Amino acid sequence: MKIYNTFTKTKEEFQPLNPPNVTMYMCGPTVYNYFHIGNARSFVMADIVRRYLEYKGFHVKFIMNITDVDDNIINKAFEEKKSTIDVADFYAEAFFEDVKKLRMKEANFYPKATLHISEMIGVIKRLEEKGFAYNVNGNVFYDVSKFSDYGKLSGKNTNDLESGARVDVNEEKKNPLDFTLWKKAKDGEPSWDSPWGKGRPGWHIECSAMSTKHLGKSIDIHAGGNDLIFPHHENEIAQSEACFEQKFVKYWMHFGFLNIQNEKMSKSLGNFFTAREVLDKYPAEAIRLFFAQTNYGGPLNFSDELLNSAQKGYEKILNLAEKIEREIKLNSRSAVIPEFDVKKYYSDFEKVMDDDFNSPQAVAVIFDFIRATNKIIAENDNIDSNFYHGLKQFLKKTAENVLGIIHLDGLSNELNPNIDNEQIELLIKKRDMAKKEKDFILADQIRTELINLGIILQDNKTGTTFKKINVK
RNA sequence: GGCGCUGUACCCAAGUGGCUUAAGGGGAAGGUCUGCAAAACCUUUAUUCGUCGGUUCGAAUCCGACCGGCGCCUCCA
Repeated sequence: MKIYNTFTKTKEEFQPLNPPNVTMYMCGPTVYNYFHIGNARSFVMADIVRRYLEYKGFHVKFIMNITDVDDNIINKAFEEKKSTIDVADFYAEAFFEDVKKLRMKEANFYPKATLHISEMIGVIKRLEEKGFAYNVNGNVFYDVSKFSDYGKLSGKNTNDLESGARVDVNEEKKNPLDFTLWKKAKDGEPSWDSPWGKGRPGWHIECSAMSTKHLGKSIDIHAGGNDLIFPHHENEIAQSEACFEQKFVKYWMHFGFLNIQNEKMSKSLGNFFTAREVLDKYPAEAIRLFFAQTNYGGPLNFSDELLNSAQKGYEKILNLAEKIEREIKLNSRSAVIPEFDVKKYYSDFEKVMDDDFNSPQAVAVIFDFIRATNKIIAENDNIDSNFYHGLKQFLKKTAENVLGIIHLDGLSNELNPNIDNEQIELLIKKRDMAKKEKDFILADQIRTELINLGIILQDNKTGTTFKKINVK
């Protein structure tokens, strides 16, 4: 399988360092706010990458860090007159909730920066000993001029950077590109003891320290949004490779932005929707389908119109899944087992996903599968249940376990608690009677009544079925 | 200024030299089924891939120029 590596700007054959193990690090949130739907795009796409690697049989160790100390958190705590710990805990909790709602598979571990201070100090100390860091009055900086490969990930050279450098006049830095490893504490800020006095870690150092501690000095995949390429990931390379003298990351993966009207969604621009607001309006599966329908690397616009269109697509998958579920419950034995080559769909799915996780084409395979199976179902009466088991397996393994665009468990959902299934069945019986007596006015009344409760009736050859729609 | 991404139907979007005289989703139009619906299925909806040149037996795909849109270089997925 192939994977696009930002470092080489080419698709490369994926060969993990220690197969079948794969180590994967994803830059997680800074917990000073709810994360927005643009962040969610990166998280979900990383989730799909991870799940596909697992589908392929790799043993993936997936880690996502939580930045729980930084300027934004301190500012937020000040604004809300809370402690930084309370702010960080609150939003970390919210992060876990939202990520779960997005149906992301849980990471193997979510390391927190504040629980790895000593590891970070260790890395900084070593950098200082090796001459890559310098201390000015308790602020420790990384000396970019000492790392000759600086800029190799982002394709920047230090001369260009300096000439185009925007502000950040810091008298203490030798060079404007130097970045903070350890930040001297100001009054009232959270701080830890260190060889350079009380202070707190810079942002970049946490990923170097935590990635190394939990995944090793060299890892297979390090992922994050495009905006992290420079300076964040560039700085991580500078730190880790100067410190440990070995290649930090084999494959760098970066995700495109979610835009609003062609502009990057970002917290600083204020043009964002939080993931939880969007999750209140649309099912996670529809959101994931929306993301999966575009290649992960490019930009993607966000709008209600686009989300609605994805939701329609999701309902198409859902309709088939529900049909399958009903048929499996009926457990009918018959001689009718239609010819159908499920294997072809598995191999198509793998073929496109093997090509740098081409999820849009994977989604297309799923929809091809849906059309083909719907056709068979429409053209055959009384199909043996075993046929449906095969279909379910396919959806389970691909659409659910890898893409997460359907959730097969508990499909006869409980979205609307205002009415229970027995009441619905009773009304359906009443309507059937009315239909038999050609009292279509009453029959339609019942149907309308149910629609208002979020219940859609469908008259099929075998009888009337219903489904509950999400009345969000 | 440097580095990078991007321009494909009404909308979203895949495809990066012949398998594609261009996937898939949404929308629209017509049809089948149905008491009517819903769901589902069938048909139609780009001889064309920002523009202009070039390379090639052959290009949306390679090269050049030009015109748009976006991002990073400052915290940001």
